[in-house]
Amino acid sequence: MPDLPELSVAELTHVLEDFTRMHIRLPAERRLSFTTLSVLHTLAGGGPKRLTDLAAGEQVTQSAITQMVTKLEREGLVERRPDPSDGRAVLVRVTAAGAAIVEGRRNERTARLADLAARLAPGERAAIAAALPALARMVELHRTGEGVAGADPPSTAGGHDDEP
Amino acid sequence: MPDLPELSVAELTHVLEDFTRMHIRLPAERRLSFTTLSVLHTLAGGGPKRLTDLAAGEQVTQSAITQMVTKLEREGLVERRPDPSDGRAVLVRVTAAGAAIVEGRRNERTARLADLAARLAPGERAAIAAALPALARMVELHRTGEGVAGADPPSTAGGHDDEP
DNA sequence: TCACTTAATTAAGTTTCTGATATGTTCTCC
DNA sequence: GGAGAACATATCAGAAACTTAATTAAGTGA
Repeated sequence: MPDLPELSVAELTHVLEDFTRMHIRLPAERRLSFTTLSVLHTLAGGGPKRLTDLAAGEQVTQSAITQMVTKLEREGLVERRPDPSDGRAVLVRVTAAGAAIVEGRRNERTARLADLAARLAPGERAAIAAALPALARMVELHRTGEGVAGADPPSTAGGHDDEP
Repeated sequence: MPDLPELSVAELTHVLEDFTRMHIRLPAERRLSFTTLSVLHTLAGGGPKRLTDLAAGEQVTQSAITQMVTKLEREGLVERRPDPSDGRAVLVRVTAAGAAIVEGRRNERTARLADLAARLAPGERAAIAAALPALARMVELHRTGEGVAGADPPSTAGGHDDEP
């Protein structure tokens, strides 16, 4: 069999960091904060969630989530409803308007990537296509192997998230 | 010739979004804001830059960059020095301490990805390795084809960035 | 030389966080 | 079945990181 090239994880890290930066600075039509968009994304993709779960996922305090959901509710992007199985909890779900925002942003990203992909050689596109399942599996492994090293506490008081 | 699989840009978008979210919520040892880390990253990778250039790259106002650089300078992570070719401008460069932070975070990411990659099948790793050059070229195309649709104005007063 | 532009700073105000605390709900264990 | 621990959310004060607007200083050009 042919000697397959070994994967350079350092290069992979670099490339993914670059994509992260590309994705992050996507212009926002509405003035929604980073964490707000992340929460909408989470809700749109994974169904209703409690405030506590959202806080854990975003690595932000529960207080911040409460305040953010309150604001999003005023804007009609999410709904609060009692959790039938737990009287203490509240389930937050995205509204149609909220889902539309997430979808809109995804469409922008897809359009941008499609534009770039169109300028690649057919063989390059095929190579990326062939790698997609493996990349998706890495994400999946990450999700399932969560919380091993302990969830990290919220960062940067004043309300910002970290990146590159 | 064999019918190569067509690239699904939608799937690619999805996978990259997931990696973005993985990367972003990496725990920060030091309490540095999102934009701060992004600026350090930019400086560490591309050499000294003027405040204006940093502001354009981060899609944040010049004022915000001035304030951030002032803070970073107090902490010894960057240095300000006059631009020899333009008396109005200031060149910001990262210090060794600042570069160490960027490198440390990259190492954490690499370690995390290496852990995930180790759990893939050899064929999966090879598929990703084969796609890396094409992915890197997409990033390159993005960088060179910048500013086509006009740079977007800063968003989210109160100071937050946008993501998913 | 005088207006215009560009680069950086400063000041005031806004938004989104953290931290601490309060309130109501569920679980546990005697 | 009741007390107390644990949990889920809400509220409030203060801090951090932004924005806008105004200021200073340096290049550009007719």
